[in-house]
Amino acid sequence: MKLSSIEEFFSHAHQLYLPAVSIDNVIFGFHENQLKVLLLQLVNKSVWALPGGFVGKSEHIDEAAARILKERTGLNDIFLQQFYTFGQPERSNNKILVKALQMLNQEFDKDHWVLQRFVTVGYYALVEYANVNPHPDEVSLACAWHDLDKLPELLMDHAEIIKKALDEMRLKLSVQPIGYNLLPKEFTMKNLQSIYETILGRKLDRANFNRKMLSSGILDRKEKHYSGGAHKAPYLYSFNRKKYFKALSSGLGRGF
Amino acid sequence: MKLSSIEEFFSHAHQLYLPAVSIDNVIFGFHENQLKVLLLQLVNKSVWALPGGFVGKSEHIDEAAARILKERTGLNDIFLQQFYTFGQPERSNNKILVKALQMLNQEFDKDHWVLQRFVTVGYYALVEYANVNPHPDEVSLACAWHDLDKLPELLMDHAEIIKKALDEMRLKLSVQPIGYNLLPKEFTMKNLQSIYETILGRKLDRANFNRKMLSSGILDRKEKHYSGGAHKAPYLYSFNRKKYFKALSSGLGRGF
DNA sequence: CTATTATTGTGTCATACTGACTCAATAACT
DNA sequence: AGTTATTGAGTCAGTATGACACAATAATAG
Repeated sequence: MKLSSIEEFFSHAHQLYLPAVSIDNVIFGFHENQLKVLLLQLVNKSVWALPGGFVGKSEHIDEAAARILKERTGLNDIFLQQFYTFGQPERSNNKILVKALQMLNQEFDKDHWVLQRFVTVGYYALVEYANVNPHPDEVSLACAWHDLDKLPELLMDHAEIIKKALDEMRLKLSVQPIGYNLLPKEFTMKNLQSIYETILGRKLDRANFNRKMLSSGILDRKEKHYSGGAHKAPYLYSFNRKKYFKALSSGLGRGF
Repeated sequence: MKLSSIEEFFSHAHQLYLPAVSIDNVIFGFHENQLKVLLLQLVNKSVWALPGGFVGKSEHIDEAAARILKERTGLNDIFLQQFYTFGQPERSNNKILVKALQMLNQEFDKDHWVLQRFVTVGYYALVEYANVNPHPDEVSLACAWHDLDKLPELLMDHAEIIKKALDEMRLKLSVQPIGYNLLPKEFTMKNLQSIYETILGRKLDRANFNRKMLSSGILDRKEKHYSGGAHKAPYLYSFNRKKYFKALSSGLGRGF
């Protein structure tokens, strides 16, 4: 059943979705060497929220997260990582949410299904900024990237969820390779280093970064060189798909 | 409200607990250098299950996990680590569970609240074997420790949950200290090494283990020596509470 | 066409950590 | 008093890491 209107969602949600369980996706993207996060603007205007959703009654929570990611960004086959589940009792049914829902539906019931307490499962994803065409869902005003250090006011505990996602991603960075969804097919070592520096929030030594990445074996060096910039032309690299995904599961070296 | 009977539980559970969300605790304990896991025997006899439970409508999921741990083991103030959330759609309402519930309650309804689909949040704990006095709850026949390599038939996806808990615990071992709940106040380096070897499932070099643990700074060496065994008397150590818990949050070295 | 300049690829070196091994000290037992 | 197994400490080669050096080079300026 396709929900084509807000009214239909409000009247049928309890039949289609699991109660008490929700998903929140923290979708990171890059732009101008800054880490961005995708947020939706509530109808109250001043408050933003993570792109989240509910779990179909016969749907795997991982599938629900992927579906929600696709609904918001149009992206498929992205590595979505479950990172934590948030279960404070007071995290739902707050004033801002109630206000937003009332603005969407005049006949909104204060005991409505969506205002019950939800435990939310957090997932994060890293996507290539250029590949994403953010479009808001039916219940939001806008969908836009925000700098991590200039976040707007956020709904409920969403600031905490973003912080935890970032912490977990930094931890995983030492074990898992990163960048597959963030870079074009061919890229320079400097591009890759920028991503690591942005995620980690600190500068890395260029020479040591080179050595480490090359020894990990997940990169293939091309014969071509990058041209266009001034100064010496760097090599171009691509990810070795096979080794990259092997490293995703079995782990890399000891990290940074 | 205290549920004093099975009938009360079946008739009031839906009023007291969140729907669709459950907790499963993987409680590891030591005995004779073997890692054990605490399991409950269903009334069907041949099948065992993790000590799990439900989340009170106004209860934090972490509190629910701690309450369930206490109900099963009598233990307080144990470091409980959330490690993963399991959300396959087919994980609930299986034949074995239905049978068990029917045996407990003749008038059991096939559409009962407890047979809805549940997403379960996994926690693990490490406890001192001797401190635990396992006692089964009202709906189980027995509560007992099982060797990890000789597990009985398990309910639903509980085997997968245990495997994931062990994997995550091994990963965390390189970042977090371990053993606080597993050893008496004073212990020998060999005691501690046994724990690491048991959890990791492989032997470690004695001299190198010594060096690493001492350099981490979380141990205080006592003047006393252990006496009782044959041969040279080893030093006794205790955990430095302050440094231990600091290391729990900020991390140790690079691990094993 | 040549010099300048910033960037890149590679090399070096001191330091720290790891795994494997050695060896003297020692406490209980014979 | 000698035997024996275990402990605490030390050595050493191999490896990874952080900091730095330097020549090669592609675009630009003159």
